[in-house]
Amino acid sequence: MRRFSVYDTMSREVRLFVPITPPKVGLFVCGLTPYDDAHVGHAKTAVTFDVVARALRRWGYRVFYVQNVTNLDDKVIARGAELGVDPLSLADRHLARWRVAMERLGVASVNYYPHATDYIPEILVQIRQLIDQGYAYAADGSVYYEVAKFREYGKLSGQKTEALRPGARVELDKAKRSPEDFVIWKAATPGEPSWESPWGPGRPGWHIEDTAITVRLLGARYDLHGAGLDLKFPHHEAEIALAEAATGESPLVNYWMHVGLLNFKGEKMSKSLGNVVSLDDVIDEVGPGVLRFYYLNAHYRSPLDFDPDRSLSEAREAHQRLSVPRRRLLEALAQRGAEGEGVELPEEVARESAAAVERLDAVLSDDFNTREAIATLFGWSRRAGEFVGDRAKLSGAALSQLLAPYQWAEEVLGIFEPLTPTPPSTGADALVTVALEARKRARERGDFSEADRIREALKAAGVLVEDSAQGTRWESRKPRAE
RNA sequence: GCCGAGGUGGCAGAAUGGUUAAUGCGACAGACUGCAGAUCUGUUUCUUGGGGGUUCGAUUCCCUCCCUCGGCUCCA
Repeated sequence: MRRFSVYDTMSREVRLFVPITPPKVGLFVCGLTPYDDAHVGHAKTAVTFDVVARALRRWGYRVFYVQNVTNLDDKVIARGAELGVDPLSLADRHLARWRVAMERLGVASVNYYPHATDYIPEILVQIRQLIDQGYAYAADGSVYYEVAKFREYGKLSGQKTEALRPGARVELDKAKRSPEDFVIWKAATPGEPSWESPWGPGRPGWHIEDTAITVRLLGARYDLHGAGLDLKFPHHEAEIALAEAATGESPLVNYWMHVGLLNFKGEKMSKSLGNVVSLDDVIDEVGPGVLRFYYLNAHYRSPLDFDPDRSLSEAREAHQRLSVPRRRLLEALAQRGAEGEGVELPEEVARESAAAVERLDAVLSDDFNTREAIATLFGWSRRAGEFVGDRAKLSGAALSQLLAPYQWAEEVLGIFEPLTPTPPSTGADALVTVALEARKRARERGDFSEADRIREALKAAGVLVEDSAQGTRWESRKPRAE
């Protein structure tokens, strides 16, 4: 197991990570409330923790990664009512889309996506414990958590409940003993989904599903909890208050990771401002690799500003610097075979390849500095680039050495799309071949205007032609980059 | 008002108590090419928001002021 450090929000410092039961690591990330389509901000968090999980697994940890789904809450119900559909099936539908987007983005690291409504028994048990231990009270068919009873409330965020300004967004609810109390069991409203309980029919409040789920799946104490920065207060504060009061164990979580939010031109991305950028649209436009690159090109804790006119095109250009040499080398390796004979790399370069991979692991193990990893990859690309031109002469072993840092990036960062195996030849391919043969003859007889005309015509048809010392290659290029 | 994050070159965005403050984008020039593309090489710009302090030395630590963003019970 490689040692690594993480910035822990609770202690406000970068700390060496020590699992409770090595090599196991329990990782919980606050997931989606699927009442609407996902936007690029949601995926930033998902990709961040995907990289965390990938890295830990590479380093020998056995990660159990749980991401919950709040498939029933006020927003889901409100949206369902608006559209005249059952809230739970509305949530299912959006969740299915999210899962597809995650698959496209290469986020396969999550072991389990528990749904809030599948943990009603656990939630009721926890509510019972809280009432028995004097942390919660029932009133008017609902149950509330009494924040004042939990002395350490605020220890994560530094917020003090006395500072809560009355009237801001505090729920006005007469049944509450104090404005900062929050509902953990909400009395049923006719027409809305509800479950029986000792306090009458109702449904879970927001925060308690997470603690019911994590206590059940990860235990009363677990290693790592992640989420977007916006959930730090009050949600995570509430999680701590609920779980630590219910189980009597502390701390609930050893390391808290919070991801900087994605802004839109300096402002928060939100429905009400009308500046949300659809995740699916962006994946369609630039492809998953470029989007992941864009996220990972900054430190996960920094806020990242999304500018529709610049961010993605810049990321695409920069991404090419890595993906193009990688693809060339992979193609050469496929032709030559891993055992193929040929020119070997100078010993110094072979050593540099291994050193680059080691450096990649090293920078990532310092609070997941993906930006530094990408800088390292650029450095390697420049070095490897010296040999890319001669790739046809290199041995399989040499090509593999040149590829090693890129493979690391594929494994841990996931910023490359898999190299599509040569697709079966189609009629269109045959036509391109014919056109290129004509172009080749034109070039041979020095008729460059004809050659350029063919190249332009192909380009207009979405076929990109490039000449090189190794001959002419082409690829079909839709608006999306690779 | 309270809590938190941050202010680094034309832009994006790292890092460090101490040689020339990464990397990428952009721009310019060169190599290669019939041209283009891709690739390589070189050049280009910041003394790190203002002020004060600690130190032999700070962009990095401390204080203060200004500004931006987020949170303050919807939010990844």
